[in-house]
Amino acid sequence: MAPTPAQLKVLRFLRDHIIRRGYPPSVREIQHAFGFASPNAAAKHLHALAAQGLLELAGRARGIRLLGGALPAADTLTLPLIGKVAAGMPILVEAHVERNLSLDRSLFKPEPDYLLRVVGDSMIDAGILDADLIAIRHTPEARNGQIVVARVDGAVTVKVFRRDHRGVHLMPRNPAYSAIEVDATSDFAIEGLYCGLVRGA
Amino acid sequence: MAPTPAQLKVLRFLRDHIIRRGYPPSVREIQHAFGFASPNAAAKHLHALAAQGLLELAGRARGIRLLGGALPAADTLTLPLIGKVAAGMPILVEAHVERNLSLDRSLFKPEPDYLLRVVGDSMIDAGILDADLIAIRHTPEARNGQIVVARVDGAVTVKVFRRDHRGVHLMPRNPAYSAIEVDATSDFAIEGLYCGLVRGA
DNA sequence: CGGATAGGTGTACATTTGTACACCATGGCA
DNA sequence: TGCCATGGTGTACAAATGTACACCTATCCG
Repeated sequence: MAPTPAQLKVLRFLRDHIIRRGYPPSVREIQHAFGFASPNAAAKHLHALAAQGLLELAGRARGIRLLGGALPAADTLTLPLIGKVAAGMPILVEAHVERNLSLDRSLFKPEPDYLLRVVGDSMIDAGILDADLIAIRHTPEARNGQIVVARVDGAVTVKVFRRDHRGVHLMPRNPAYSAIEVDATSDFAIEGLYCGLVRGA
Repeated sequence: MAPTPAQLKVLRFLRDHIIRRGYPPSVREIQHAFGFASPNAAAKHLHALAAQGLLELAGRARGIRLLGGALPAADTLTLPLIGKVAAGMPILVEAHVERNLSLDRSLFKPEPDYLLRVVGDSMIDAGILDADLIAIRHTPEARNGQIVVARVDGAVTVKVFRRDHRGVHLMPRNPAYSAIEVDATSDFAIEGLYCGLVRGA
């Protein structure tokens, strides 16, 4: 399913606009650039291009992101490295960002949203050591056996997730530690899913 | 008139957002990323940065354009991932390259030259598991206690390097394995130095 | 002391913006 | 002939968005 000539013209306009202005055009700006009488004409072209995987639409103002045969180095992720997380605050906040690291997009699956520095050796049998950086996908859902970042009573921890009829258990992978049992009185939330790790020597 | 630390943090956030999402953030997205209670706090930072010539504001939705020392590509290495190494051949040849991966330059120290896929679990107590990718600096020198990639009689192996008055010992980090003793009759060479590892989940 | 500057709160408002819905025209194709 | 994708018109609306105004706090400095 290749882009039609009309769609290609829109794609070139997008690339041009982003290079020259620094931000994507709005739907109506595309409309006027091409002389359309309706914003819908431009919107349809955008959605057609999105359906072909040539760009992503965020649904927000100017939420256009070119992919693949497009603008910048497309195959690297830029992930924020989260440092100390203040109790009660969501993890994904600029205030926590220590630095940003570039990593190949194809490295982790699913695609992670941030990196977290591991503290402690409770996951040592999973090959996750103290001071390792783990790549985390921000999501509140997990299946049994997956490694998750969870928040229990304000503290952030990395454990194997397990849920059964008695409740949620956060299992370490180190015989020296015991499981965290989450009961109804605990403030509990899954922060994200483990996608892989990076370790500098 | 140099940007203040707070303004620098905003600038880094902008650059990062543009790289990762493909379009600039809105004023309110900046506000929420930093935990401000008012969109005005973010807007003021933007206008302060604009007054310093570090960016341009178009007055439209996400109308932020970085100037000068802003957008450029992150500092990334492109490392070849070495697949199966044929006996007798040097590691660093084109024929062995499976693919190339981009990784942040600041991640590993010293700077590695290639990636190697680990086979086996002889280094499990060092947190190096089967199928991990390890970053290797190509060098023939090593000090005691360092993790090295070595070639013994044609076979490539990852072990802890130790040299004493009796000769060279290649120590596993797994009690189930025993050390490789290198004597004068062996064909032995240090291929490189372990710099870190990457693991996809 | 007094004043300027950086950084921030709180509220309000006119535009901008993405999208939804209904409808029309053309051309390829089975 | 009927069908469907492409490309387009016209209208409407809730949400997102930049900005203006008033006011607060702390720090630095002459």
